This record gives sequence, C-alpha cells and structure tokens, in this order.
Amino acid sequence: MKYIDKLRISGLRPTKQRIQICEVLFNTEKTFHFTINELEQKIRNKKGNKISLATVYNTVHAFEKNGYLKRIPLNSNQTYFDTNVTNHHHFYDLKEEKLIDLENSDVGPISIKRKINGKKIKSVEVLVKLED
Amino acid sequence: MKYIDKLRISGLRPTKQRIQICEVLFNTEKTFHFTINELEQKIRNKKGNKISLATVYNTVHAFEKNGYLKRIPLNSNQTYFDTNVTNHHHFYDLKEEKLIDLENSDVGPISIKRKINGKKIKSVEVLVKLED
DNA sequence: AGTGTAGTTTATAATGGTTCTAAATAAGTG
DNA sequence: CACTTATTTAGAACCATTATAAACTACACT
Ligand SMILES: [Mn+2]
Ligand SMILES: [Mn+2]
Ligand SMILES: [Zn+2]
Ligand SMILES: [Zn+2]
Repeated sequence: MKYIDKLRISGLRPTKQRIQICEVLFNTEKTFHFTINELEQKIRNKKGNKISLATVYNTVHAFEKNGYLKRIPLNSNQTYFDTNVTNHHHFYDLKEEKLIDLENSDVGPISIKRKINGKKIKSVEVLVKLED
Repeated sequence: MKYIDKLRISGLRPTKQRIQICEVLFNTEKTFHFTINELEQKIRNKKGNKISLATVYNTVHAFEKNGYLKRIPLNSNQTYFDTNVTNHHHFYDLKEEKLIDLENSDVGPISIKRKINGKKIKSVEVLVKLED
C-alpha cells in the first residue's frame, strides 16, 4: 500500500514530514521494532533533516490507532512499536534488551479455556524472555 | 513464610515500615495486582500511617529481585506488580484497565519451537486483551 | 545498657519519556 | 490569490520513577 493511502486512511494529510516518517517505517524489506527516539534518530540519519518529536509521536499514534503499527506490551521506560502488524509473538533478550519476532509457526496454538462474561478476546500475545 | 524471613532473605532488615508493607502484600487470602501508588494508598488506609514512596519503591524492588513479587509486562504509564509469583498468565480488560489472573490450567501448553543460540528461556507470559 | 557503625527512612530534587500548548507555517478549496 | 483549517514546532507541563543526602534506627559488640 502506498504511504499516502495509509496517511489518508488514518485521517492525516500527506505532508513532507509524514511522508519521510513513512519512508523510514514502511519502505523496508524487513519489519522492525522501534522506540520513538530510535525512530526520530533514524529519520535524522537517513533523511538528513530533523522532524520534531511532537510530529513523530502524533504520526506514530495515528498509525497505531489505524492498525499500521502495533504497540508491544513490555516493561520498559520506553514504549516499543512494531511495523509487523500481523499476529505474532516475541522473544525479549533481557541482556541485549532487544525484541525478536517469533513467527506464528514458531509457537504452537494457544487455547484460552476461560471465558469472561460479556468480554471477547481481542488479542493473545506471548512474550518469551531470554537469558544467557 | 513469615514476613521477616522474606525480608531477611531479600537482604532487608525487618523495620516497622517494611513489615507494614508485608502485611498489606502477603497477609491476604487472595493474591492481587497493584501499582506502587495503589500500594501506598492501601497502606495508608489499612494502617493509618504514611510510608514514604521511596521506601515503598525500594521494598517492592527488593522483593521483585528476590522472587517474592512479579512485574507484569503491560503497556501502561505505571508499572504493575503481582503478588502471585507462580507461572501464570493474564487477561487484561482494556475498558476497565484491570488485570485478571488466568490459572495455568486455563491456558493450554505453549510450545516454543524456535531456539536462539546461546540463550535459554527464562519465562513465557501470555497477555490476553479483552474488549466488550 | 551504652556506643559505634552500617543500614534505613524521608522529604525533596532530578530525570526522562510522553503529552500539551500556542504561535508560525503549510495544505487544500474555491 | 484569498481563505480556512490542518500541521509543525519549540518549548513547557506532566508525572512515574530514581537519586540525594540528612536525620533516624537496627543491631552487634563491648
Ligand atoms: Mn511500558
Ligand atoms: Mn513503566
Ligand atoms: Zn514483532
Ligand atoms: Zn497475576
């Protein structure tokens, strides 16, 4: 999907800054994990110009709300996002403080046997912590 | 196990403040989830006196390090802890913003088929998000 | 018991990721 | 081009958490 469509569907006008964010986020072979600060640095390195943090936060949050980015539940002082929005799970390397994707085929089916009245399951996410 | 032993094993002297924290954390039929601020309020309500936040943080972190409390990976602006330190998983009710324990028997066995060289699995935690 | 030392509590400050603000700028529309 | 509305931005505000350092306490040893 073209960047501009992702932006438009997310209710955002395709500005110069947002398109640069898109190029770093979506113009890659592989998906990746990032914090807001890492993303801001990456844009500065790859594009050679600086986008204000407020714009990065706004754009990432809009993409998250519209399903083009995923927030990863993790105990860290920074929030981690994922450009891989398919259902998948994660290794978390405690020493390196790095996330690694687990393909869905890497994890057997997960059966949740308990039901909560009036609630339905929105997502099931597994976090596998790794140590040496 | 007596509070004082938990404290001593954690390398902490059994002071008046720490014993009050223990009474609120461990002197209950059921286990529970909490944030530091909720814990501090609970102590003030149940014990009628105030313990400084620094002491609550220090004590909780010492108990976490020694396996008497568990930190729950969750995307929140506050850190959640659990007095249930057995292997178990969680529902997270997105609307109520509340954690619910899933007993181990509520979740089928989870097989992780991928290995990372030189790393071993420390924990496997499932987070099931609930919506209405 | 009294003393000395190391551990502890506490109020308060510092830190740092995130969110808010409001003024300057840019996009879209006719 | 003129106008309206959305966007960007630097900086301030927010707030959970961590650090600080002075007053206080546990406890081991006389
Ligand atoms: Mn978090
Ligand atoms: Mn946190
Ligand atoms: Zn991922
Ligand atoms: Zn729990």
